[in-house]
Amino acid sequence: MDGSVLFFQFSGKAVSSRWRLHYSIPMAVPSLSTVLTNANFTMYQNGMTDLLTHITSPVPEQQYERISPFCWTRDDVLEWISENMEGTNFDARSINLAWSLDGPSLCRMSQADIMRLFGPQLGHHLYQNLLKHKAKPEFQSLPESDMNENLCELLDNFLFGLNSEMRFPLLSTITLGQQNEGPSVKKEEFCDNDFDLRLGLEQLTTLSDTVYYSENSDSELSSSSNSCVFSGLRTPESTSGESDWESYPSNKQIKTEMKDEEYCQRRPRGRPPKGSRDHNRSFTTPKKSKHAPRGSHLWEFIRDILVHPEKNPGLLKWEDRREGVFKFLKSEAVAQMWGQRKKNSSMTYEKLSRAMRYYYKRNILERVDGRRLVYKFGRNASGWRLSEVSPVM
DNA sequence: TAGGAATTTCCTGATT
DNA sequence: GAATCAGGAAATTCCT
Repeated sequence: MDGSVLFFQFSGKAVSSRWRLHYSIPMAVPSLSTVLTNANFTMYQNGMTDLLTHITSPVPEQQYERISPFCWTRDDVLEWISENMEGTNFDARSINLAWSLDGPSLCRMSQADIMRLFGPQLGHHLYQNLLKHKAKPEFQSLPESDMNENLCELLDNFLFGLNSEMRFPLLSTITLGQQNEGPSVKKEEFCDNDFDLRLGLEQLTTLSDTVYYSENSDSELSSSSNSCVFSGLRTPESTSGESDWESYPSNKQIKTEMKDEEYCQRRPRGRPPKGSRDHNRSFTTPKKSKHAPRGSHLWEFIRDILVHPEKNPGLLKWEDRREGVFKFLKSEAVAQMWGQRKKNSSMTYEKLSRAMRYYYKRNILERVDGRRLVYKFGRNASGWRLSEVSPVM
């Protein structure tokens, strides 16, 4: 599971939990079962849903489409960019610039910012598309009064049910936004390499310090059960018309601002980069991904880009579809995307290609001699053949 | 808890 | 000379 931050967004308020579950409560309050069903569906986005999607939906809806742009992760943003790049001459290398952009940051960007980053044509298109997403009725906020203790408690119970079978902490394990106190999170759960979680918690910390919603009409929310305390989430609407992209704390800043003991004590997977073999240093570097979730190996990542041309913005192409021969068109961009997937910003094509070469031994890939950037799926690779790929409706 | 799997990182040398 | 390829070695986390 891709642990990140859970933002249930309620009229600009957020509840956070350590695992990733982004969902906006629909406007007309909803039956809780609907909320939880959808939340559950979303939560399994990297696991069972992949499987279910393949089985039940020939044209899987993009994950980000079910989520308010304010809650998009970096993956969602990249996915959205990819979807909107079709038919444009957008240079995929720009992903290098945009890879760390998450939903809240994106939403804070002005049209000019977006056009500066993506160029006038694509930038305009993206901005317009973003407005559409933001305007979706299902992403409009609930009246605050609709979000009460009971719902919070029900959510907690729901999480408790999940927790009995899976190791997901309850909202109860995280206490955020206590007045006059910083967020209190069980350390062993907090230090779990969940960078996005830290980001979310840090945001909540900062916000609970600055925009704490305990006064006046919000008191009911913020003082509700100890299970979850709502702290304010600045929405783009609440900011000035100017983009505060610059002022928004960067990931790096957030990392730097974290206290050492709040940071993860684990090393990142893989050999530490040279110059960071000193434990103190390497341990305070908030990397990153752990073991890849099942079904998300590198070769599968590559395969999925190839078999879903609509998701392939000119990064890879088939050289010989029947033989499984393919070529990297934008090798570094693919590496960046893989790094994005693994939450490893230092991924390069050189490293990626080393991992690819390991597949030769396992017959997942075969060598294609004399051709640069060209690989071929081997007999142990599955899911790439036309006969294995379900037709897209 | 040990061992294996799957990378990740670094390195050197060869090739294009 | 830069980019890429090839593969050994070491290191790490996660899974069984």
